[in-house]
Amino acid sequence: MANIHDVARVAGVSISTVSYALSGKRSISEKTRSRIDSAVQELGYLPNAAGRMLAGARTHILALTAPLRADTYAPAHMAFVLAVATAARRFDYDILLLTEDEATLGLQRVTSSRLVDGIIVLDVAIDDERIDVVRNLSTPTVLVGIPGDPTGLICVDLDFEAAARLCVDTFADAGHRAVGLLGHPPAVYERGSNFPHRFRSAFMEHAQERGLEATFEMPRTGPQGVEDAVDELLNPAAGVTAVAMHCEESLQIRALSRFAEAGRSIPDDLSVLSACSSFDTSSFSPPLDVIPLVAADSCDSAVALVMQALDGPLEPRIELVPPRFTPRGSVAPPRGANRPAPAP
Amino acid sequence: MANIHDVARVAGVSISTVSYALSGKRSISEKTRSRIDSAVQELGYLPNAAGRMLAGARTHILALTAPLRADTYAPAHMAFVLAVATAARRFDYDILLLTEDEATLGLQRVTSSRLVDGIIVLDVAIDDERIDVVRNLSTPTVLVGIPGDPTGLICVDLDFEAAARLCVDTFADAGHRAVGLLGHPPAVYERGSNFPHRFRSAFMEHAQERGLEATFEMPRTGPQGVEDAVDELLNPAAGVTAVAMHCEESLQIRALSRFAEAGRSIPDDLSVLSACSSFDTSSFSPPLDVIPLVAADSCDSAVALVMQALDGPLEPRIELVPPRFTPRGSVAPPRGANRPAPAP
DNA sequence: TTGTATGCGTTATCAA
DNA sequence: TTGATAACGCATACAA
Repeated sequence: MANIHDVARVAGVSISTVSYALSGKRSISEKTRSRIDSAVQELGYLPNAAGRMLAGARTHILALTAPLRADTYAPAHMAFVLAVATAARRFDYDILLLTEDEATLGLQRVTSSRLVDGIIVLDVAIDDERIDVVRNLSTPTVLVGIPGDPTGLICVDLDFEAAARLCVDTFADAGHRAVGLLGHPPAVYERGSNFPHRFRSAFMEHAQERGLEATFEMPRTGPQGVEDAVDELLNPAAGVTAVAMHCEESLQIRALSRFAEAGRSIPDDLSVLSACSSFDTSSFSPPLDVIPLVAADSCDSAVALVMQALDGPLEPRIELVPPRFTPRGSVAPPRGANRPAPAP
Repeated sequence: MANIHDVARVAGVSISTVSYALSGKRSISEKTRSRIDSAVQELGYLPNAAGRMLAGARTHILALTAPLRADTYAPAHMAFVLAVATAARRFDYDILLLTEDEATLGLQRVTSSRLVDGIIVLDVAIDDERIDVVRNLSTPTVLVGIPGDPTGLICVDLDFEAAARLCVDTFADAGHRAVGLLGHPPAVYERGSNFPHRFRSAFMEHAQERGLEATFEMPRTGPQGVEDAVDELLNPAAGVTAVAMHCEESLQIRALSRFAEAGRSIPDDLSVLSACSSFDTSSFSPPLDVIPLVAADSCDSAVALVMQALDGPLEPRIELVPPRFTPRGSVAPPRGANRPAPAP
């Protein structure tokens, strides 16, 4: 494996010239640069990682702590891990994976051994054991998700409140007067992340602000959980004509089946919106309007913030990623509505 | 951050003594060792990763290339990633994650920059672009999964053939004469890994060896795919009394519903076995007998093999992990059978 | 049993 | 614009 001395020899220059030519940190004559470039090509030279780490201030490695909890939805989780890795590569950074059982110890280990330059914390729980650790670390850290107490931390997350309001507004603007929210199973609200709460509260509050009747149901775990929850939502007494689903893929699919069984065709008898979904709702039947949870949006920001923090101290902050909206025709005015309700 | 000089100074010894005391590569007097230990404690010393990489022959990092393809089942994928990371930590190794778009270039990059000591290749496809790369690499590599041409490679995988035979034997020994296999969707057999083929072939062949009628069905993708496949399997003409399911979780769950809808209670009217499943079938209704796909089994072996390969050249080989079996009462003799059929 | 000295490959400082 | 050289922190061959 060629090293910088080999390149210098072949190019007929000194190693420092090679180093500077490659880093671009000082100007090099065109002639010298091209000689170095050909030598690099010829030898297939890549800087030795250890040497670079030791001499430079950077390891070019980011730690990614991504615990896989029992109630973690694996596909979404994977999407975030991948999005972080992809974003990091754009800055010439690699990702070192820390697992659940290494959550706190692993963070201390890779930081005090100076293995990593920064940390991305995924799947942040309300009361997360990793929070106290990273708060006391001098290593730049960005959380994807918001803990119960974000004091002193840099956090990035989808703006779930805005997403919820967007749901409500979409329904209200289409003329619906009574809307439903199919949420996650109860266990998800009892522990873990706080985004389910943020979404639900904002949904209910904004529904009130828009003068809508709103019903919230959680699917129980088990065979009939979703079906029962859907039946409650569709209870004729409530008169719900639009439902937002903020739960994982398999539950949304089951809910769609139940809507069909209940004789509600979409969007004529029922408007349906898939909220903060990390999966593809275009292949559902029918394809659903969706406010997608785009992993890349949050992760790009998170990595960019870590990179900023590497260059100098960064103020604690919470960066909320604005929601997007992809219409696919699963939301329509309710039956009998002549026109959309005016915005307030 | 304390370095080895600090520890040496506090302990009143030379840095080489500290280094040897920590690595255990030469004997140290009890007195000196304890002085060093307290100094390490007091200073919270951890060896600088870059220094260790540069001076030693080892980086203590393994590359993990784990592409997430469209037809990848994310939960299983995650389980393998985690299992590799956990196994690596036992050898004081960390995992560097290489993503799909970095598949080949990333491998070249991390090896020629000497960032990693070895490579674990996950989710190996029959015709995998990474194969040619790792074959030409001097970096120790172990594949989890078996490519079309495993020449010159070190591979680890569950013994899917043995698992299939175990299914057949379980059914045959219980007295069943006609058995079914619910496989993956067609797309899975058309591209990607070869384990679905290995399982199916062995299942069909061994059924013949045991004198059983065997029916194979693939669920089409789409709303009624699984249901149709199940209906085919349960076609009265075939007289199938036992079904093995070798497909992902959601499909197995839907199949269970369909069995119920068809009026087949488990195990009285139908014996069911979940084969090579990476998920928990104990919470299914009913809980299913399972031949689990234990990620840790394969990944522990894979990591151990890489570690061996680090110490010296290792012969190419295919290491097959024997299947396990967890009975839960979902397999029983067929209705009307007086006793299990004798083994041949 | 312990200490000294060298080298690992790079970056960065200083000098030219 | 370029070159010589001193760190960086550790492991290890060699000396004692």
